[in-house]
Amino acid sequence: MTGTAGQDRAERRSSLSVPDRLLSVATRLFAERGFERTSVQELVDAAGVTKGAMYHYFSSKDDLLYAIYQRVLAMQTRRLNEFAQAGGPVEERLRAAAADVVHTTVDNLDDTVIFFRSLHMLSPDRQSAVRKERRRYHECFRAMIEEGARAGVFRSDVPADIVVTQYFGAVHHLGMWYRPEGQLGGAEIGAYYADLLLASLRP
Amino acid sequence: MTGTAGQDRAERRSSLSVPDRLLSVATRLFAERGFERTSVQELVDAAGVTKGAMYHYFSSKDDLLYAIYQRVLAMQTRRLNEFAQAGGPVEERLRAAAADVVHTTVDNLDDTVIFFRSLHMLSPDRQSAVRKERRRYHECFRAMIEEGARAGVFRSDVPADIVVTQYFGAVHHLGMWYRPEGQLGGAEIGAYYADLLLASLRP
DNA sequence: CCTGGCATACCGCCCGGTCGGTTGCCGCGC
DNA sequence: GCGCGGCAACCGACCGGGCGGTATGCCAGG
Repeated sequence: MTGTAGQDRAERRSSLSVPDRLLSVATRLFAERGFERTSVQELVDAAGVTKGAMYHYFSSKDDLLYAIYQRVLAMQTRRLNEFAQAGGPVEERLRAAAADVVHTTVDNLDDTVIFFRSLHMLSPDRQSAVRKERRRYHECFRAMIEEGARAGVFRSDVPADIVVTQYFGAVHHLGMWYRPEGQLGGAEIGAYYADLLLASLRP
Repeated sequence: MTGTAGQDRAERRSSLSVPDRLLSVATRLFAERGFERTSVQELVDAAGVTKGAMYHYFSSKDDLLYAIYQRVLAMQTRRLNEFAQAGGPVEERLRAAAADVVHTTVDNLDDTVIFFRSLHMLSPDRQSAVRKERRRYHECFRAMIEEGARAGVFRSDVPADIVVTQYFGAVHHLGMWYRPEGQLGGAEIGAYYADLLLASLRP
């Protein structure tokens, strides 16, 4: 019982560890108000800790932002690999992956909003690290489209790069207009988006 | 001869008026470094004027940003109206408008980058004003798609809203990856994008 | 006793914004 | 033609605040 008073404060509103709580709160606030509009003081107040705690785990505000990017990139990469390495015809693999990326984007809207709105707030080297990882992600998608084009199930008169950037542009933009209280859920929108993608690729 | 020194300073690097120079420089800097990372002092230094001059024409930094949005919105609306009110079959009108929006986006990349990255920096009422105007823009596009669906030249099993948001998401995202020094120009990308859009709409 | 895990008090910088002053120009009475 | 008044355009020193970041202390657990 010695730590009760301390735990009342440290664990209020959540059972997560301090760094995880900071990440969680920061994700919400950065998405709501923007990175620059959220002061470190507001952040730690909302997380129920102090600046000292934050700077104990993160070396700077920028470092905290980068941690969010790392978490998002890890999740995206893991997800895509599951779908790309599955079996079945390439058009079904592409459809499943395309629908899933919409679904997970909608399920983690705050992450997506931050990802594309605050990239330029990262230090230049971290910016390029994120872009590089993101590029690998696109390559995986492009490979599926080119595989389908060689197999003759997709058209080949449009560069696969164009198709990929167009599709992911649409996906990233979900954070600008999608609201959970709307009529369509993530699964429905994912199905529509994937269907439009496959339709545009018909030979 | 009394005014010579004054004009040397006032007109250096450009023949534009002071407010126009501020708008032009602000657009470039906000796109390069971001709105919050660009201080008013840097801005006026780059424009060759002083703070006093800026606050004479704009009531705040936010006001300057809003002026940029107004300029962009006016241009977009004017452009789209030209294409929507043209004659010819609906699929050709849609194709022309869809290709043009890509072309003009690429030609004004700085505007686009600011537009989707800094919306949350505007005051709430101005944010909703921009969103409202932008909504009217989307409606115009949606109307063409629904017209084509009624005429039977476009499929009707996907909501027109979904198609519009997907397409404009892709267009907005151009600012994240397009570089003028790349291989493809705005016209080529516009043609590809419009072609993919039309293909995805085939019944 | 010492180290990790915090809290607290504090710092210096620089930001957006202000305000009194100056300059140059234009209309006007004479 | 000329002095005068007035006003828009612009200057730049200055300000209060709040920002990101830090130095130090304290305390429980091993």
